[in-house]
Amino acid sequence: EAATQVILDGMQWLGLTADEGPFYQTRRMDRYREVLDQFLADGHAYHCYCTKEELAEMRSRQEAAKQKPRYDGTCRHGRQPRPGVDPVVRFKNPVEGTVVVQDVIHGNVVFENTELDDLIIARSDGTPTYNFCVVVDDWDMKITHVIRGDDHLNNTPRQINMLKALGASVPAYAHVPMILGTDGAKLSKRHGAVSVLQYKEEGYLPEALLNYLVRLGWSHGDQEVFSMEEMQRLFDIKDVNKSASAFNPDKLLWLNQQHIMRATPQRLAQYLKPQLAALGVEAADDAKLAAVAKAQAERAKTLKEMAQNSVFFFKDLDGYDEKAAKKNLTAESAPVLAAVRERLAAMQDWSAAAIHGAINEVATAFDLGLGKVAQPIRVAVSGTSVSPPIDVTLEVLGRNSVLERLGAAIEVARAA
RNA sequence: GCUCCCAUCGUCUAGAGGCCUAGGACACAGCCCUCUCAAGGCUGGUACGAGGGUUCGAAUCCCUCUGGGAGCGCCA
Repeated sequence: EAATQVILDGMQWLGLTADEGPFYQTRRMDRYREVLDQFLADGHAYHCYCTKEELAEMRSRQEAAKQKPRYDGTCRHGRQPRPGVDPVVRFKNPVEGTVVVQDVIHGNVVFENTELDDLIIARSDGTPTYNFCVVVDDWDMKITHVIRGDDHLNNTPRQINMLKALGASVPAYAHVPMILGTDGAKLSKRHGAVSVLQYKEEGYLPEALLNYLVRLGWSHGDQEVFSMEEMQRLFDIKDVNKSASAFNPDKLLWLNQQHIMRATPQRLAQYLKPQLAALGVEAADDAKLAAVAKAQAERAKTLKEMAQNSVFFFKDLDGYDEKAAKKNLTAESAPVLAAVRERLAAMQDWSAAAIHGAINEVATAFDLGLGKVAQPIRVAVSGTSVSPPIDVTLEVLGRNSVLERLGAAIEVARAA
């Protein structure tokens, strides 16, 4: 239950919505049983009484002889039921000829039927197996395109044979290349594979993840950044490459930033809010949230990072970064900060432009470069040496907080 | 082992015989811009796995090898 919910939630977050379903194979058992009986009745399948032990022995014999392990067909031509053995059901695969998988990506892939054996389609307890269930599903649901990882290419000829036995039409197949880990090795649970929801938690935008994924094995000229709309309009499964690709977290990060810069502040605010909440910061003011998001957009690779760097906008400072304070909150900067505070306190129009003007005037009055003035202010209001442009930072922070924090910083600077 | 798939910078890719002294992007380095950090701009290095063919000409077509991946379950 929990596992399926993760998949469903992940799809929803990515905006990959379905027209119908989901369908559960566990609820279609009667139908599979029906087709199984049909196969048995018309001779496309048979009961196999070979035991697991016998099969294991056969397998090790074949492996020792450097052969491909496969069922030898002992029960294929009829065998008396054996007491104490619950039979499995095997599909009677054609013994000669070839199966051609007409793949949208790989072209025609030819398999010899002699390479295929009679696969088990129902276990000894009567339950159907995966390769059989999907065939029945594809048939019943009139599937036109089967798009999946190319690790399934080898399963396809068996499925086509079953489809043909059913008299069903064969869908178009597209076997897309796999995504490998950073080191080119297969992605596995303990090696880089994570739930898509983990990217949500880490502050990625769904369109960024999708954009990254869509460019793996596919391209459109030199374009790197695609909006959701562009992806839908431009992507065509026929243009997908055949070769596997390695996952590159750096590029995903870059793309995420690109999409953050392109997103509206309102939408960023919606994602930023829970990220701040995770840091224990309550941000109730949506307008302020959007203003912060706008100011931080081009300096955050993830929403999580943005939240971390934006805490000071919403919460009182609990101290200064030591190095930053030592360098900027000094006896020399104290009068400068005081002058800035005085001017800001007297300002009518609390806007970035007006703030910028005021700071410039102070810099001129003290015959200092802008940096010598801005940096102490930055430390005073943010506690660190990094923030959005100082005028924007002060505007968003609001007059009360700014004056209060400047006051506190002046005390510290004087004492230095 | 057998069968199938794949093969251009470290990575993602462009390239469908001459436009390729191989283009773009991420990352990296340097410079510019600059109130910090970024963003942005400019510059730089690094690739057609190897060997045979075909052709006037091959990254592009063919073959072999090599390398990587997948499948070969009473798993999905």
